[in-house]
Amino acid sequence: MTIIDPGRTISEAAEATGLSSHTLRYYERVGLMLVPVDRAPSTHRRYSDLDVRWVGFLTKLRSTGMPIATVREYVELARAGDGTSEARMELLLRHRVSVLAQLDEITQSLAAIDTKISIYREKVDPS
Amino acid sequence: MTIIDPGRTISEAAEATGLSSHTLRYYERVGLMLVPVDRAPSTHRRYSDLDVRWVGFLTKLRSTGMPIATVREYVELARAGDGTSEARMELLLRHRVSVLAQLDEITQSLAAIDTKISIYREKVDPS
DNA sequence: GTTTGACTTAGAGCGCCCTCTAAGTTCTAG
DNA sequence: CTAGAACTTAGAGGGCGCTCTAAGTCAAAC
Repeated sequence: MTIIDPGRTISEAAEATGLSSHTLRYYERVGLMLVPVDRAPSTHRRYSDLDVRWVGFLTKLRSTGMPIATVREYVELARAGDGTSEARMELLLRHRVSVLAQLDEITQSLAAIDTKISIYREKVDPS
Repeated sequence: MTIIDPGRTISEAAEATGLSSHTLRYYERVGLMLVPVDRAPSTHRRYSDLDVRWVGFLTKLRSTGMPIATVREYVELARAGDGTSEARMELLLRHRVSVLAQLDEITQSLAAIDTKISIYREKVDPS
């Protein structure tokens, strides 16, 4: 016996992912979904748990500054099957380097901001 | 005796700050400089060390995601004089919170990416 | 003095990533 | 059965932050 998961509506998926329905449709349109989202007989989208989890991961790629075009490259590799595992890994490794650089830059900027703040603190309350 | 610093040309300032000349003019135009940049008799801009250092700091605000409009607010407070120290400090403190949140989000995304990478590593080279 | 490249301005254009609109269909509650 | 909310599409619109263009002036090297 197979229980067919009816899936979530787009607004439930939006709720679950923190994106808007508009953005979910947009992501699908530009080829960021691994697979076209299922449809109810009414043509309304039905998001599976897998879809939602994938959107979660792609949001992590996006939030670390991966351009949509690169996410799409990654997705296309993934769709091409198991033979592309190494290429996908390398893409993520390259991205990883850029994420580390971001962390470094932000951390350095934070230090400069903190220095400024401490100067103001002196000025405002020279205890 | 006062030695008048001739200042740097815009392209020297660009070199020094890592921004383009276009961007330096743009920043000035939208009100991000503390003071209008000096001019040579020829009307060409001459950037002082202070200008360059200020651009350095504003780049740190920008690179941590502070919108130009907020940088401008900060600049306007600074131009308004010493009485605004506390307001400037508070603006930076609010920004600091958002920078910490960014660091946190990026760090979490990095962890997810690393997890994916390790899965691929298993698949590619199941030593 | 002349050439070559850097500089000036105002304003247009662009790339990215959504975000919204319009017009129509479907679902849900009462 | 009906009202109203949610969904659909294709495509337009918008915000942000640059980035470039055009037409002209100026500087530095020869």
